[in-house]
Amino acid sequence: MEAVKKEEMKKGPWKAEEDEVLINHVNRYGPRDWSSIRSKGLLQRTGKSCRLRWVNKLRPNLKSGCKFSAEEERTVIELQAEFGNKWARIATYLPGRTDNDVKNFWSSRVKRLARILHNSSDASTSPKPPSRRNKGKNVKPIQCFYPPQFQSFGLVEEEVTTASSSSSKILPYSSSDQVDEALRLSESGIKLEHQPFSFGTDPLMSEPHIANQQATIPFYPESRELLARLDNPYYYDILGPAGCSEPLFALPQPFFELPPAERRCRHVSKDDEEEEEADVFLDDFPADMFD
DNA sequence: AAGATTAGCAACCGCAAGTAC
DNA sequence: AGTACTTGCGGTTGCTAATCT
Repeated sequence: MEAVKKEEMKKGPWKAEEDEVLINHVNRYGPRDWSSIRSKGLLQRTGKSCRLRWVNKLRPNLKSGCKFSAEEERTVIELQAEFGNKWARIATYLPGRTDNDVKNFWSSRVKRLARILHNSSDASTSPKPPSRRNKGKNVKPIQCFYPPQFQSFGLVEEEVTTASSSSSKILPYSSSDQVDEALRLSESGIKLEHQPFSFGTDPLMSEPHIANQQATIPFYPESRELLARLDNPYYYDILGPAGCSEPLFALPQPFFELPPAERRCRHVSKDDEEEEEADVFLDDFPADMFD
């Protein structure tokens, strides 16, 4: 009997007809009573599945298929530092974004960082080509795509500008790139919050863990040595427990509390110097970053 | 052209809190 | 007060498209 019930329960991708049924139900009864959709025989989906589909895909005003803007990225980074992995809460600050969107965005960046750090450890012993995905790829060069706090999460491609030439080329994301990033990070005067690394002694357990985060970032001893060569006083502030500096940016308010015009990131600077830094930071975003 | 790799996304699962009875 | 059910959240998994060798 139970087995029959499970067989009847549909899983997997939603069809347009199912979406239509779900939308009709919501239009009629509102976004609630999800379980009744099945009990009425409208859909062979669980209430949870129906709710998820509505929240993540069918709800009006969703920015589906639209990449995170620079401002959205910055908001996520700032809020993650403040709230931790409270994706639903973070999503309330991002109109049109769901907790799933934010979660996916964050995890993809974490994965990228993990790969970069892993590659850097390999590169410290023997040079390794960049990821296949990016090697030789004709990627539009960008500079400081991510806010300083997030730069450790990794530009895979970076514009290389010399004094004599402004031409750019794509380089593999080498260990020296990370050193540059770490330097930029420290030069910006911004320290990462709530993301201390710790190092185990067991080689198999040598991956440190980012506090307050489920994801495990492989950070090999070689990588640490590499960065230690920076001889930079901020190095351990970047990767270790931060002194929790004042944030350069005030967080936007939850979008349901403020009209759109007021939902901008505002600089909260303790003094002119910090404000200037913040402006410089904003200038790092290329104009065409924003759709 | 085929296979391998990666990132992004959609959906599922387990758990916890809230609610109704 | 206890139980069952519903809802919401966060973590995880699996699929697909894009890209590279």
